[in-house]
Amino acid sequence: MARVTLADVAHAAGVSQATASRAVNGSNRTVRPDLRERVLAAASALGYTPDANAQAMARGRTTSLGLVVHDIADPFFSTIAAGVSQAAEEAGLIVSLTETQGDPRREVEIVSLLDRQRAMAIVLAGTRLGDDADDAALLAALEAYRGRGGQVALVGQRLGDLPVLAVDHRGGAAELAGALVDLGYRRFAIAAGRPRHRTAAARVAAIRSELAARGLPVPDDRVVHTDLTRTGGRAAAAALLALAERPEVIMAVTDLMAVGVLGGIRDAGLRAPEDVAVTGFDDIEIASDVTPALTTVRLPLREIGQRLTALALIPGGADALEPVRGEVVVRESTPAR
Amino acid sequence: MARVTLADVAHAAGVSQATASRAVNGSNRTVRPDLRERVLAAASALGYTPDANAQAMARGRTTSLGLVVHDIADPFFSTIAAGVSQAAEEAGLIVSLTETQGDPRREVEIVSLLDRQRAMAIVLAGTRLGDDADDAALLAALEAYRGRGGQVALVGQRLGDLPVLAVDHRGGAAELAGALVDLGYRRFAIAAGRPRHRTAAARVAAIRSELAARGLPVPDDRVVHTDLTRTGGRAAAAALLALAERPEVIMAVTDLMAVGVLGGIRDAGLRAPEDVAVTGFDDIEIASDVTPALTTVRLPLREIGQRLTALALIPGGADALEPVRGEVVVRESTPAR
DNA sequence: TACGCCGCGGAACCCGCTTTCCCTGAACGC
DNA sequence: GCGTTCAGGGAAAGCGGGTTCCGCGGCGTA
Repeated sequence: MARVTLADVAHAAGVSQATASRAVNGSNRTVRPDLRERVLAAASALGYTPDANAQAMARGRTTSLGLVVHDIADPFFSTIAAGVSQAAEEAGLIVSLTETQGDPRREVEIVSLLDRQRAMAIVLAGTRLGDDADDAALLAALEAYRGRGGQVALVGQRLGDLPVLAVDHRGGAAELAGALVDLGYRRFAIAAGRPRHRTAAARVAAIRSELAARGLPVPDDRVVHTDLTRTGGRAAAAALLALAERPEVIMAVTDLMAVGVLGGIRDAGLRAPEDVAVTGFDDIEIASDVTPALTTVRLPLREIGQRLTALALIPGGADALEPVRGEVVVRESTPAR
Repeated sequence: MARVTLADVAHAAGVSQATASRAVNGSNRTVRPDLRERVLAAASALGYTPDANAQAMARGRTTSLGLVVHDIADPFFSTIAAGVSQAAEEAGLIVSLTETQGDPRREVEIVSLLDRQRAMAIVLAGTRLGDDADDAALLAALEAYRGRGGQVALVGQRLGDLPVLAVDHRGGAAELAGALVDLGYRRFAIAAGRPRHRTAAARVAAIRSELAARGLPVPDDRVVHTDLTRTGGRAAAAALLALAERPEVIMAVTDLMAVGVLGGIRDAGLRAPEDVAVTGFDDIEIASDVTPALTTVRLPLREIGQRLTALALIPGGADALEPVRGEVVVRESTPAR
């Protein structure tokens, strides 16, 4: 229980605390080798471990990075988190994991929590789904944090002029829609997320405009808004398959929803892709595990996490950052027809 | 950039710092209502946020909990992490996420890193896979941490007399094997993990002893040791399907491996479960997404995370803790034969 | 009226460490 | 041989808050 402090070490080594401090963590000042040895020996003999909090306070900066995700159990976020974790470790940072569970107010609370912790940077993975007021509150909290010297990076949509890692959802979505048209699909339906969800909305919009441009507009009754979950996908499929004219393909805005759609198709006694084709988005690992393997848009999630971390660690904040592009991956769930 | 401190607030409110401190965070001492109001008003006017590091130092305790997992991208761990995160949030703690990537030495480093941070508790999710020396080193680091007042909890196998949340891998594995026998399976093969992996080894041992007890011993050439990954499962399936006598069922020690086994079966031009049945373990979400849905042993992963956190937060460390039991879930991957 | 107690502000010290600033002694240059 | 750097040790001042302890005024009780 006896916490051994630097003063103890210094005393044991017969030097001043200043010298002990300089010996334990190399400062820009040098310490005579024999003294340094004595100090290090004393430190390890006493089992000294520096107190990171005290160091943080004395130095005026911490080594922790706050990561904010919706839900760490969601493979989409856990893969990004893996990238963040890896990059943070390489930078010698420890990451503080927090979950919003999709609650915009919680998001603001978390930011101020991390602010209190004096985290050196905050990485927001996962798009906001609040209204404008929520956005304003979040922006205010983040700006306050930045004002105190904190770094911020977020992914997807921009918020204020905060450093953002752009992801070209639109391009990927349009390309995917185009690929399906090329494969011979004509009657489309969309398992969309909640309209409030920015990312989902962007994907839906891109799909619809691409298809419209190709002369295949998707009527509103073929776009069902449900949660971005398996359950949501299942429900969406049920609704879409109950339409008078069965869609040839159901495009889900995320892979997780697509997995749900697959379930919904089975529920309806139909087969994928023979009766209905399916597509997802993100290319999380599950996408290639299910049968049929999902045609989707691959997003380099782990890399996004890494780049996000790097972005947060750039002092001034880089703006001219190349956006992340998705890559269409055609698998069994959308055979040519 | 101007950090506003408690002293600033006190000055603005025209009171002493002691009073400001007492007003901002209710101490056991009372502050006259009008003064408290003045202080709070000044605090919010100035945008004061307490410095968690300074508080931690002054109070001598932090509010952070260290979580150690192998790989946060692995759904097994990310689900446990979700449980930990939830429980930690309820306890007002923030979680520091760290990954070992399966490196026993890294594990020790992480423990001392979290020790430095003066995390109030460390939760080790995921079994060790080092040798005895590694275990000893880890134990030493954890004991040192405990000596300094830190709390520890780990899951699975015990280490020293550290508080451990026991998981009855053996019972679940044996029950699963028994269920398969009851379903009519006789020729078993096992996609085992690396022998060094304690949990995997325990499951394999339990399966083998249960089957032996039922007069169906599994010969060594029907037990293939590969990595606990999809790829490992795929490789194991390839090896097992190349045997002269094709197994009726391949039991993988984790769901992830089972998914790989499914892929391996397809690679071999066979069908599951018609040609070869498959089982997994853990019941991560993917287990019910794949086709055929996997027969497996359900482990309440999220709950494990929660209980682990609770265990770490019990001051003395509770030992008489009910072990977590798995529940056999029979799905399409193992039809009766 | 006098004494004691209680409620409550405030000065000061402490948490553990970094860092400035001062000071000493040795090496160096002319 | 003497002045001058300069390396490097040490005292002490913070970093931002918590908390002890002292002291003061108001109240209740003989």
